[in-house]
Parts: sequence; structure tokens; C-alpha cells
Amino acid sequence: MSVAIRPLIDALQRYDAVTAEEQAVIEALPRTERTYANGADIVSEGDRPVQSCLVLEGYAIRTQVLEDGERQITAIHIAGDFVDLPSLLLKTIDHGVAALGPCRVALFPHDALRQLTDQHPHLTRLLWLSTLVDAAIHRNWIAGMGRRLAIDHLAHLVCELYTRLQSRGLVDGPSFPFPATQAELGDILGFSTVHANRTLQDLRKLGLVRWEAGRITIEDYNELAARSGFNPAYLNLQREPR
Amino acid sequence: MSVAIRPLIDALQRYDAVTAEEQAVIEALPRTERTYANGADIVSEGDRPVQSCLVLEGYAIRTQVLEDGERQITAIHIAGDFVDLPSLLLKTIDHGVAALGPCRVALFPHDALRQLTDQHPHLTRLLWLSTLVDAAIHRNWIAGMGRRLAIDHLAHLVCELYTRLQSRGLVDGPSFPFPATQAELGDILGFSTVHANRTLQDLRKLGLVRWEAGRITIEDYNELAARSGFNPAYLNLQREPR
DNA sequence: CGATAGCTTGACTCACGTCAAGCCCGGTGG
DNA sequence: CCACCGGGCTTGACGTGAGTCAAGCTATCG
Repeated sequence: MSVAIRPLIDALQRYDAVTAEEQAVIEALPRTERTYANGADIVSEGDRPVQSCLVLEGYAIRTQVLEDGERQITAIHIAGDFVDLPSLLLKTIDHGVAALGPCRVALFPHDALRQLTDQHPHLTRLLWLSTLVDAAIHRNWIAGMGRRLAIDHLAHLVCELYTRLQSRGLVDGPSFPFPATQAELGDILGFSTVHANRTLQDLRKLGLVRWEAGRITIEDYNELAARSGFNPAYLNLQREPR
Repeated sequence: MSVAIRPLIDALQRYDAVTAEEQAVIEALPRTERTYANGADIVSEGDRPVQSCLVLEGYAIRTQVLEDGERQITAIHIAGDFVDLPSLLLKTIDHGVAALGPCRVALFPHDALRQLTDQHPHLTRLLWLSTLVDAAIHRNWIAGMGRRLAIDHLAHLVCELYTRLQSRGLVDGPSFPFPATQAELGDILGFSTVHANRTLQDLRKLGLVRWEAGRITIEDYNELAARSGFNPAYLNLQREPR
């Protein structure tokens, strides 16, 4: 039972030391576990959730559906990410959360989390920090969408995912699972499905990545990072007093 | 002296009641005031700030410069916004903060803010919330850049700015100051300068906005909001227990 | 062994970028 | 007072990155 929560503690440990007492506080949090199938809604747009959702295994995405029915994915969350923590304070949620591939999550009631923020300032800062890193990732997506060519935007995304997964021990050498279809890749990057396909092929032809059967393999990280200007500093993966 | 800090308290009051005691805590925070000229750097990319910056008057922007020298503006901050609060926890800052037009700010040392987070959980939650609203704004920019036509993306921005300024009492009827050049508008929306100009003209020709001499006047808010799918819910401007 | 979801390709269109020139206006200095 | 300058705005001509439409292909699964 206390095993289930490990991904969160490990994620926070990357930012700053989490004391044994703080770990016990996290492990004592009431929670329920749930598994969602690929594509299932975890939180629907417009809900007022009374609990927050942490990814234990797999991927969750935030999605926004626009007036004309087009969809934009605004964030990708990996195991250890507290996807829906903002709903603790942001009462109105204007986007949905869905499973990308099969996804196991833990749900924490808001009152228990709020109590934690009343009693444990350092843990609160670490949770706050995790939402600030999400915002830093958002800003990098904005820069990519506004100013990068399609191929470099995609290259940057691959570097970002690789680095985030790697920091949690979720990669196999240069390769990691990523169960998105090309239509979903388009929704992530802001491309049409056709253009997502062509851009992927361009990266393949350059010998930079392989992407098949729900798995990405990086063939030349240095070139990917160089051409897309990827610099992992914004992910704040160094341990510092926070 | 206690007047200077009013914009922050007013901003937080929009989210939830701030008690007299909490107001006193904010007013007691040590701080210095500074004024920057149009375009001046407030925080440079790569700095490790030891203080956080609140906008008192005018506008501040976050900017990211890409490998090829192109610039993307990733956020616009108005009076009452705690622009640089993330640097309290996010030790590595991968973007710059600059003045858009003349800008007056207050600078708060990090150790005082950290102490506040140790002692005042409710205030901490409100500050946290303000950074969560920033992230929600980022997600809407992502959706706009990825999925909206230029003209609707611009219309959405105008609605967003108007609503945020209005919630702080910073508009004159349908009109508000906005000292960006068209080149800067392009950097905000991810357009070339030429396209920013043409898109603006399209909005003008439709009779939806006027934009002259550093001032935006909304001529038809309903149509702007309708065509761009603007829904202010994500700004979380209702008072709720947080 | 169809059915279906996902991938790939080609042909064509269009939104937006680039390049280049001209205009307007306020500021500066002779 | 006027010539000059530069920043910002506007316009036209043209190129290109990405979208759309449509079809065929491939793999998986009941």
C-alpha cells in the first residue's frame, strides 16, 4: 500500500531532500487507486473535482476542445506527476484530463491535501514547485509553437519527454514507451495529422529518432538537442533547498 | 509606503478574502521599489534572482530568445501580478523579464517570502494560486497558437487582457492602455511583424477593435469573445474559499 | 477473414513568412 | 525653420510551410 505512492516521493526528491517524516505524511494521505484505459476521461472539462489525481503509471494528457471541435493537448504528464493538483486551488477547470495509453492513477481528496498545506510548509513548497515546473514547460511549448519549425518543435518535444522520463528512471537506454497516435501527436504540437506524419518522417530520414509500436528510440540525442535548442535547465532537476 | 503594496492585496482579494492580519503581514514585507523604462530588462535570462518582482504599474513581459535570435513573449503581466514569484522556488530561470512601456515594480527578498510561506498557509495558497492562474493562461495561449486562426488568436488575446485589467479596475470603459509595438505584438502571438499588422487591420476592418497610440479600444466585445471562443472561467476571478 | 484504426502518399490550396519599398511622425541639430 | 534621421506602420509581390482532401496501404483483432 505504501509502495503505491513511491513515484510521487521520488519525483519530489529530485527537487530537494524529503525527510522521513515528510515521506510518512505523504504515505499517510488517504487515497484511492484507479486504472483507466487508453483515451478514457479522467477529469471532464468543466468539472469541479473534489480530489486531485497523481499518475502512478503510464501517461495522462490535458486537453482543450475549441469552439470548432478541434482539440489541443496542452500538457503531457508522466508517472510521478501530480496532474490535477491545480484543481485543489483552481476551482474552475477549463480543460479535461485523459489517459494516453493505459494509465494508473491515485486520487487524493482535496481536504486531506489542504490540511497538508496547512501543516507542512516545505512539502507545500515542493508541490507548488511541481506546478511551477509545469508552467515552465508550458512556456517552452509556447516558444516552440510560435517560433520553431515543425521539425525542431518535434525534436524539442522528444528531448523534453526523454529528459523528464530519464529523471524518473523510466527509460530503457535511448528508448521509452510513448503510446500516442500520429493524430494525437498533431494535437500535441498543433499540427494536422498529415503534417505530424510528414514531420516524423523527416526526423526519421535524418536518422535522429525511431518511433514505432508506441515506442520512441532516440538515435542522435546531441543533434536533436542542438537543432531544437533544447536546454534541460528549465526542468529544474537539480536538488536544491527550496 | 503601505499604499505601494495595494495592487497585490487587491489582486489576491479577487480570489478569496484576505484577513486584516494577512494584509498586515503583506504590508510588513521588506521591499524596494524601482521604475524601468520601456524595453528595459528587469530580470535577465539565466539569472539566479534573490528577490521576486511584483508589478505595481504598467506592464512586464516574459521573453525567451531562441537559438536563431528570434524572440517569443510567453507572458504579459499587469499591475498586481507577482511576475517573478516562480523564481522563489524555481532556482533556474530560463527566460527574461522586461518592461513593456514604463513599468514600476516592487522587489521582495526571497528569504522574507520563504518565511511567509512557513508561517501563513492561506496566504501561501493564494500566492500559489496566482501562479496556477498564470499556467492556465499559458495553456490558453498554447491552444490559441496551435489551433486558432491568426485573427481569432488576436481576438482572444484582446479579450484576455481586457478581462484581466477590468478585474483590477484598470480599464476606462471599453478602452485600456497597451504600449506594445506591432513587432512586439508579433512576438506575443508568434507572428511576423507584417502578419501582426495585417491581422490587426482585419480586426479593425470588422469594426471589432481600435488600436492606436498605445491604447486598445474594444468596439464589439461580444463578437470578439464569440469568434475567439473566449470564456473567462479559466481566470478564476470568483471569490471562493481557497 | 472482413472490419477497423492507424499510417502513408500525392495533389492541391491557403495562411503566413520574407523581402523590399514607401510613408508618417516626432525628435534632433544645423 | 527646415533638413535629416530613425522607429514604427503600411503595402505589394512573391515564396513556402503547413492544411485539406482523398485514396490506398498495413497491421491487428474479433
